[in-house]
Amino acid sequence: MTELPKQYEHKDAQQRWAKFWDEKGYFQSDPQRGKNAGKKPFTIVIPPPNVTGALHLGHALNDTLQDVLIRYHRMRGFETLWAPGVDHAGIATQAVVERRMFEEEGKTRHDVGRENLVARIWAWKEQYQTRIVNQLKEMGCSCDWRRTRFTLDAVCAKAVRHFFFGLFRDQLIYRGKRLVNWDVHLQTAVSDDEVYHEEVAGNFWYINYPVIDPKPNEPAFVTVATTRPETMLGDTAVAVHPSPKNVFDRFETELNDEIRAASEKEKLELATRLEALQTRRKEMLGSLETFAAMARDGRMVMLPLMNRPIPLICDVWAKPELGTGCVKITPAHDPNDYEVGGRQNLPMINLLNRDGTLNENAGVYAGQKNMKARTMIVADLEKAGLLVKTEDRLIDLAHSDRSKTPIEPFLNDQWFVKMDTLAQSAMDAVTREQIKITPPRYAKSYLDWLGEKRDWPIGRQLWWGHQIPIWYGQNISELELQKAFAGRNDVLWQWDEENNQWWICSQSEDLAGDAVPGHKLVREEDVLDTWFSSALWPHSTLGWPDSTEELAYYYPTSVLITSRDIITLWVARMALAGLFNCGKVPFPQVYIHPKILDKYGEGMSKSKGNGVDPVKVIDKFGADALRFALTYLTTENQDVRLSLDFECPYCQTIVEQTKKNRIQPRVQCPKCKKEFATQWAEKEEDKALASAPVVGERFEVARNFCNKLWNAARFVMMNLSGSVALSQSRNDDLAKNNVKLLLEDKWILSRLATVTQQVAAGIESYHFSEVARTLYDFAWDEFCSFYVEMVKYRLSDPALRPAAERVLTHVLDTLIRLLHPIVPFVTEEIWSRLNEIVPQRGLTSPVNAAESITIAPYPQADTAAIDRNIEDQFGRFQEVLRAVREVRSRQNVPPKTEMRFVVKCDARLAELLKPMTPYFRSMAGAIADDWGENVKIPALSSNVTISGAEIFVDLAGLIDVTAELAKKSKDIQKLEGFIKTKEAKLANEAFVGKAPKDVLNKERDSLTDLQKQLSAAREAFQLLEQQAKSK
RNA sequence: GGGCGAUUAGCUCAGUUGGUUAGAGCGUCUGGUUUACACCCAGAAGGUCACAGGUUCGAACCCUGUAUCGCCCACCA
Repeated sequence: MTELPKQYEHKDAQQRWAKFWDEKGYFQSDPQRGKNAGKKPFTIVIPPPNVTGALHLGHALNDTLQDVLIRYHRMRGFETLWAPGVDHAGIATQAVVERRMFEEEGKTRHDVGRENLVARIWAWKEQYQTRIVNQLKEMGCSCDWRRTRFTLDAVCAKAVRHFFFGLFRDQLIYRGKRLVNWDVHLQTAVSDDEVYHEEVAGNFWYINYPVIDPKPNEPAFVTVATTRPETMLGDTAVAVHPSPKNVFDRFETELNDEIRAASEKEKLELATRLEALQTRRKEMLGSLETFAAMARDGRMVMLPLMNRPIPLICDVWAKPELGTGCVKITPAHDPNDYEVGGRQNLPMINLLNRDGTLNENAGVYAGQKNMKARTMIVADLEKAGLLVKTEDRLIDLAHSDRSKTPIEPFLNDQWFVKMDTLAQSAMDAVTREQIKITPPRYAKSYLDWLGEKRDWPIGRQLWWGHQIPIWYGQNISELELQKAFAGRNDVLWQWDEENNQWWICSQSEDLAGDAVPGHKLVREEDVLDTWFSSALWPHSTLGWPDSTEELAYYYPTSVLITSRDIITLWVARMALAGLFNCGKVPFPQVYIHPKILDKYGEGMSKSKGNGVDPVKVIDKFGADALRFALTYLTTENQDVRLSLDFECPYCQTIVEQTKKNRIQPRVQCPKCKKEFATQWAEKEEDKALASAPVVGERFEVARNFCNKLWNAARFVMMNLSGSVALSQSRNDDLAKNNVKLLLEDKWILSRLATVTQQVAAGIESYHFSEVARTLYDFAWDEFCSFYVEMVKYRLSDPALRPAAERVLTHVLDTLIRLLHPIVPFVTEEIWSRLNEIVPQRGLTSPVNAAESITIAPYPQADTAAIDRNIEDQFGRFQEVLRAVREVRSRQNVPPKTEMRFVVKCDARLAELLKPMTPYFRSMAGAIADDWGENVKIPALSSNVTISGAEIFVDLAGLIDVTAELAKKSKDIQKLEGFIKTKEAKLANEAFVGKAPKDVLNKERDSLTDLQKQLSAAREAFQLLEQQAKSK
């Protein structure tokens, strides 16, 4: 065996084992093999990361948890498949590539054309897919890399086509109008996510719309207010609330209620608001009522400048408490007006060209840019005497994140999926518990969102994505279609009444322009929403729609692990798509994990640039440390906050990560003034600099734990090698050898069994933090701090050695298998080295160890070993040990000075502790002189009182009585406090009468015990005082 | 505006159906070259469990309200 370094060297180990695992193909799953072996499958499909950029720690958490489950189940004997892949992320990826192209070459996508742009995005995708896969591999993710899928590859494309075709066949696809966020600069629609709001200085214009043929008692004008006067050209109505009085009444009642309930401080403000409301009511209610009546009467107003009569309508969208109480309705350019238009059957007049200029519907203003038109319109209104007034006002304006230009709401033709039945099926799956969401509170957002059953707009005005498989054909008779597609069931068509054309949907192949002889078919240019293909991920990756072996064996997958922000966009869609395509839910379990936040409490994201590359952490601390830290931090309901900083690669100074420097490709160290590279380094000159690791306390702790584990193993292996006893103890049955287990052996085996149970239960219920904590505490506090320490003494005693060796090896062997799913590399490293020394393992009937821990069996708890009594007994030993150590520390006794002590206790405890005498010597440097009721108390001693025992440490000549008295009186005070509380409790009749028997008895016992401790402590105190005096 | 979550030691967080004296890591302090580990060992100090009520024999935990913070969704002529 090669020499074991004092510190675990992660870099070398990771490289070696990653290669080994890959060559052995342990992570390759085979449905045939699984079936033949009668194994159940355990399957996870990775939430495919976007190819927009590299992974950050948020992904690292997601992937770590998946790998924990995967490795756990693999060891448990499941045929395990973790299917990896990446997502094309339509809008985001195209945006990244377009932006870069513009920055570097000053070109827009219109300059290079569709084909060229798509080629550039593919190149980008290749680059980042490679990087992402490498990141996953560095983390130790045990994916079946042969099955890596991309949402835009041929396999996924086929599934997308079939899904679309199925929806089309079932009449669930339709075409409608929808307002999109239009970026007039880039001439593209952008998603809501890519829109930010910014307050800009603007105006609020009040405009009079003349009433057509007003009756004598009626006003001549309706006044509306707007921040975007140019949209008036597209107005198709003016709305007023149907019953303004009710609205005012309701507001007044509410305000009065609030005032009654409010604090004095708030009352004033609320009263002011009430007054304003009442004033407004007085001034406006009359005219609003009149307008409402006129609206019901079907009256019209004249749209200024356009001279187009438009109706006055009643609609609840008009808020009596806002503006003039009347509102102009521009359905084609305002989301709310669009809805009003829908329910009131108003025409929708689109005013915009795609480049942001006004179109022919804008009359004389056609061809003008928006802002120019605004100025002209305001001037013309003023000229016509219809502009009542202009106010200055801050306007919250939507801007495109990408071009930083204001967004225009733009009415676009759009493909939709009818959600009614689909959404219902996905809701049922959760309410009927075919899908269980953990933690359960997230089921609510899932159900709420689906419950709205809003139709799903699936088209995107992009070039990067699955092009919608629809072709338009005009002037074609149905007979011609039937003839052209005779005998084919993969082509369907539908008549588009509105535009006098056919929609032809093709499932398997792209239709040629002349597929219908004598006619020209034109393909829909838009691509599908990214989520349309992501929705199929659990079954498309398994080969659907083909009836593959994989689909039959692995579907439904076992669990989906993801973050809460895509429960609706992704999880819900997968549920309904899985049900629609396969008739089964895609997964029976969904686990929602916390989010990773940065030091400012903000979620890590690519757009913010605050995402930290896991590789930067791995370089410094190792993959195991990264994984352990993340697992340790994954609790039920708290997001994971990570405070991270750079470490200067030259002088190791910690350089604080700030919002500013964390997105820079290079940063200067404030101490040594040298510049270092960060994860954002891309240019050659930046990459040439030394790269700074990212450091953080949580990772350090985890790294230390890995090292602790390494050293525990190192100790075991150093002692086992060359041992004479080994050959006898390792291969034979423990019982046959008549090897006797001591108290500490039974204790550690009992604890090991309990921990094994807890870990399995924790993993199966997704209590990751608990699992990590349980193992951390067991390994460090129990195995290392106690068992290993105690074994040291036994290893030098040939009689005691065999059992010690046997148990030591067994616990280590079990411990690393328990830990392997979380920290795969260090455990494999230990496993392989242990294999060299102890090829056969097991406490009672040794068997050959697997060649790799990845395929070793996961430990089963030896429940027979669990013994509460033994654990309690051992606990007493620990208490006494702690007491002795405390005295040494308090009395400043040098570590090498031997101490002597006696323990005053009952015979039972004495008998229990006596055999532990050697351990007090080896672990506390103290000799136990006597145990029992009648021990001889040393003349000068330091005393510690614990439950059921008093420890007297002989300190003749050494004792610092003052310190001792101070400590003792503090103890007494504390005990008195506890006793007082407890006495009060037990004097309380209600408690005595109502509390359960066992609680009551426990309280009584505890009081008795405390009282004993107190009197012992008082006695000791007096003794000390005497000693002090006599001295 | 609607929904969800959080508030526990200087910092970051545990605390599993309500039941003795509320825990850990880091940091701080004291003492250590204990032949596995200084990425370590032994010990100590440090908390009115955000606040106010309530339920209960008993509350960090359950209920109501307040304050502060965060997230999601909707909306802002």
